Amino acid sequence: MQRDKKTFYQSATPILVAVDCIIFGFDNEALKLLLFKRKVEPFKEEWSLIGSFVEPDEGVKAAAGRVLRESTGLSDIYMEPLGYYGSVDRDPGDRVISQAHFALIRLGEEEIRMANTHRAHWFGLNAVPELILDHRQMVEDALAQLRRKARYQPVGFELLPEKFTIPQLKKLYDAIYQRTFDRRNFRKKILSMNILEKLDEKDKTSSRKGAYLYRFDQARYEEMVEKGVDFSL
Amino acid sequence: MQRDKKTFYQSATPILVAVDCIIFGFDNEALKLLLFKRKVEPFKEEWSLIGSFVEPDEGVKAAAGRVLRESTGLSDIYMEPLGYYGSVDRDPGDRVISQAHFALIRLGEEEIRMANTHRAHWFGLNAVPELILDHRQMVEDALAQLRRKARYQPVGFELLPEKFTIPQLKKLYDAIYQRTFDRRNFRKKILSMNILEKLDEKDKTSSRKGAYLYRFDQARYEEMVEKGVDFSL
DNA sequence: CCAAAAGTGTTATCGCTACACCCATGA
DNA sequence: TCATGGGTGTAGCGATAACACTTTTGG
Repeated sequence: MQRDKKTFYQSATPILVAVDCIIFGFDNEALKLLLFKRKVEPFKEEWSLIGSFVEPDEGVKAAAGRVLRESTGLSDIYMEPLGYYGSVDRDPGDRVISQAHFALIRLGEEEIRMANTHRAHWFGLNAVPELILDHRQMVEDALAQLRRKARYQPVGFELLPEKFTIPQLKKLYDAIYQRTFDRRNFRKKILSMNILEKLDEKDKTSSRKGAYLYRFDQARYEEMVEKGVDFSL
Repeated sequence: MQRDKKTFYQSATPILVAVDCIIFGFDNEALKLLLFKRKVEPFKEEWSLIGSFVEPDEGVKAAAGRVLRESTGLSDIYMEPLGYYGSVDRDPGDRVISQAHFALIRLGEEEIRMANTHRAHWFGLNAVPELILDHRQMVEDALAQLRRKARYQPVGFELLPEKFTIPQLKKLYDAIYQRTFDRRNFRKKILSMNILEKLDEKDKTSSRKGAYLYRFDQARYEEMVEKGVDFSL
């Protein structure tokens, strides 16, 4: 499919391009990072982010989507590009330019069990093992971006199930920013944004009284963005 | 140099990788964008961002630096990665993944004249001509990033000469955000950040009274970042 | 002496922070 | 009935926004 295009750019040299995914999850307590035992040399059997080379007839974004699908079994995961890692010597296996992406996953019991079967494991952020190449750097950059991003966009919701409680959401933000927000102020701020829809159900798994479940209101959020919202906590 | 590494990743297919630069400048009135008449087919002679292929023994960032140097003659330009543009069919000349970067330049008379000689031209943001490929999209994304970034980092200073006045700085922010900030509040906010060093000189080019010149205090800014600053206007 | 831009101060309002009490419920 | 987490209200403070007057100086 590419062949008939090769009339231009003859003098340029192609380079291997990979996508790597920093996959975060939240288990109601802490942020987790999904890592894999690498299957190929060099660094076979060491802990690594999941990645793949970009195919010639595949968009970069599509490649990242494919990697996520293949590694988690899930197909509509929130994902966004993080940046390139492009030094000449970053991979001793060859000159490879990596496009890092970060992804956010709603963690249920199944996801955790599933992952732990195939050479994959969810690590708490304070227990991340040594990683190959510049993957440690990628993880740090992804975390920084998640924090930055969560300030002005409701990305956090991607880490929660469809229905969630305010205390649950607060715990997530506590985990992301490694601090403890004030219950009352957090609630006030979040509700004042008008992007949550209160449901009639309660979740009683974590208290006798039960907490109301909410749903993220995508439509209302888009409206807000139009008008220019400030989303900082 | 690469040959002896090629023991791994045999099955992967290399792809052409380019860097493209969105170069902004400020002429004390409006934000300008530097564009070039393309020298190669396809789309020869059409307006385009400046770019180049990444060489096999060259880091991606280095490639962007080289492009900036070659196209402007300047070597320490502020530049940061914007993102990749990686769809399969974005360039009819071949499958090319582009790494977009945006750069900020201090515009003096010379820069403007210089540019206008070699097939290059500074365009006002409202007068940008039709661009090849997805370059229009890149420009829009870069502008969005500039606005986002200028909120929490003093990136605007890169667009001004070393010594500048507060009214000048305000004009720049007016241009970036396409609105008119209040003179007094702007001054108060900027000065309260403590990142400007007041000089004894005045600039009299734009008023009889003259405005004090200031210098950006990099060191003090770094301190602020440590403590976690809010930089929003 | 006047036009034109630079510089300064005050007030009202809004949003954030800190903080204490009541509520619902299962054991 | 009590322990536990969920839900609500308020007062103080700091930051922002709106706004008007004085200063300087070349012509």
